[in-house]
Amino acid sequence: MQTENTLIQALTAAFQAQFGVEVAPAEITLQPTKKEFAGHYTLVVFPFVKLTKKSPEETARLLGEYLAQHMPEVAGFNVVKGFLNLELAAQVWLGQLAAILQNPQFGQVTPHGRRVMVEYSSPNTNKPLHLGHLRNNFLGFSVANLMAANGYQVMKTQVVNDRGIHICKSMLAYQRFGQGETPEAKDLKGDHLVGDYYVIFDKAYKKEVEQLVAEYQAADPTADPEKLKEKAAKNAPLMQAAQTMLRQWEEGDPEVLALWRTMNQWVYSGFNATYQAMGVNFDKVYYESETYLLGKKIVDEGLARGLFFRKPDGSVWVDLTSDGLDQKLILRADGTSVYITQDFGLADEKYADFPMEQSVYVVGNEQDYHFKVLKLVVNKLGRPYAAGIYHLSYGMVELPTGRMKSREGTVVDADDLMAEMVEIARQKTQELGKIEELTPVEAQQLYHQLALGALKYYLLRVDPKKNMTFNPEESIDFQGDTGTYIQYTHARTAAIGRRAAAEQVPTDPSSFGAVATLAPAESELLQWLSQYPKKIQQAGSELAPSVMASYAYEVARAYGRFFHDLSIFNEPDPARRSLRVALSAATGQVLRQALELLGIAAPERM
RNA sequence: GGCCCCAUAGCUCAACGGAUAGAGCAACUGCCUUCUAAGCAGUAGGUUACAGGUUCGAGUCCUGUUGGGGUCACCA
Repeated sequence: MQTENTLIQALTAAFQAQFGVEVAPAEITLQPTKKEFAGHYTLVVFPFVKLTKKSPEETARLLGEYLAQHMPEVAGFNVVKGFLNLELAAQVWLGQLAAILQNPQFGQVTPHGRRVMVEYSSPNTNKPLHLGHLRNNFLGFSVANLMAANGYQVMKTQVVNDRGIHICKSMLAYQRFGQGETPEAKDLKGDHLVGDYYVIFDKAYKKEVEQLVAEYQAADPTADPEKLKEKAAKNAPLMQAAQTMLRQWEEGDPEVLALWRTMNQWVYSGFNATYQAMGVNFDKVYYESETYLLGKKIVDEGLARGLFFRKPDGSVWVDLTSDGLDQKLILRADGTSVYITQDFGLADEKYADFPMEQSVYVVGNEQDYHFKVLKLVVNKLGRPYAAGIYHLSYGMVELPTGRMKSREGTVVDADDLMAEMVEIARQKTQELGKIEELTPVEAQQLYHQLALGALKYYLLRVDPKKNMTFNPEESIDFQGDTGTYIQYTHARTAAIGRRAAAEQVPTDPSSFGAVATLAPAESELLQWLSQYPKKIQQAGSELAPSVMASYAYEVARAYGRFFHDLSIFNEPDPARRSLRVALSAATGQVLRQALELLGIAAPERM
């Protein structure tokens, strides 16, 4: 990137010298030259021909000539139509290589103290995590890493949705049918146990509703079936009982609270195991049971300031029609707060805990509207954090048959999926038989790293905005454009490093400084490596792990060609041998860090 | 119905407004007595949903149409 800036500076001088025109550095962007053309960096001159008053070819030629004459870094240039392709001297690339190796933090932005909070995961405590949560967690964790690499002080949080009618449903089913079961006794993860009772509730409840509908229908055969169903859904004894339980919970009924604590504890220990397997973590956890009342103060504030209004039934609303949205309920007629009200309160709470410039919410795109409202309202309330709110909205993970539905049992469970992937990684690794020297514990760790690497990359390489399809029939690949491939490439660089250390090949810059020309595979690899700082910045500003994923893949490909085309230890020239070992080391360094930003482990051998 | 998102090779996905739209998978073909073949190289596969427009230049921006998804709950 340093080189790029130097070139841009030189280009402004070239515009001045050749055409007498001022062009600001910000207006000049260089792009890597496409493979099919000679050169390393390309300037598109079309935007400047109005200023230079020459043809695109002439403009490019004059700029190229100036650079070639005045810049020792520029070894040559060629012009194709309006494209000026610049070729850099070998010394520039060798300098880049030295810079990478001498700086273990290469590419990272020095800390500047600005703060960002990243909220992700945010599960309900009534069922285990599924594939959608995996996408969420991997995204959130990676975004947090990317922000840290961009110099931010990062606070990772999750908001646990631990109260509400859904929890009461599980509790009720357990109370009725549980017979004192525990996760330990049943040898089942707590979150799965509680989830099972949620399903049991749902089944029993459905049966009740059907029965009621039949009764209603018998009593009044002419009634609208839809209306009857609605009525039955409300009146079913199980639903009534769940509502009652929710009220008891809010009133602090000791028995209900005790059951609630016990079952939530089961869920948390289950979640913790899942988070550990996923390799994600949090700096602070917010529990909705502790924050859900906070929003009420804000309701009062909004009413006092005339931003909200009260309807005759006592409910409180905010009118957003002038912003192109609807009227939105803020407080129920019975005085209880709704989802968004809790989020107002929580937003204040978060800012009080950690005054941040940016606040990223990693939440599915079905809540786009919710976050639009949230941001709008806190902005109207004049909150300092309002402008920094960013909803990182991601699409659903769908099955070939459509959306996952817990009611239909088509949910892909996170624990199951990870376990399956580990098993496939184990089989595959043992078939290849390259890791005999690993202990059983190390081998098991490797299978896990490979499984999670494949899974994470699979979910992160896609643009978050888009819905994606997951086909359980076809297992996630370990070949081609995959996390495995990048891990494999890293392991290869590590193997080179081990042998180089054994043979005591020097790799300090002076050992390869005498190399005068670079092979294409060498300079192409170096060019990719030198892009790393720019990619970190891009991925950070776009909050896009996919940028880092495809970058890592490109580096791995460039190394694959390099590794295949050129021999390292059979190279007779010691300087060139050192260069290639150094290139391997630099590649390993960049890949390891890029993978780390994605939350993917980089094994030393596989 | 209003609003939001999406549509690119058989499949899964890429492509700061820039050159002949790229990868992987699947199919076919080569390459392991030499550093990790989970690799490398090649063949084949495209009217970028459709119609207009803006621009020196459009998969990308604008308008419309079609198709898919989401959302518009006193659920969270």
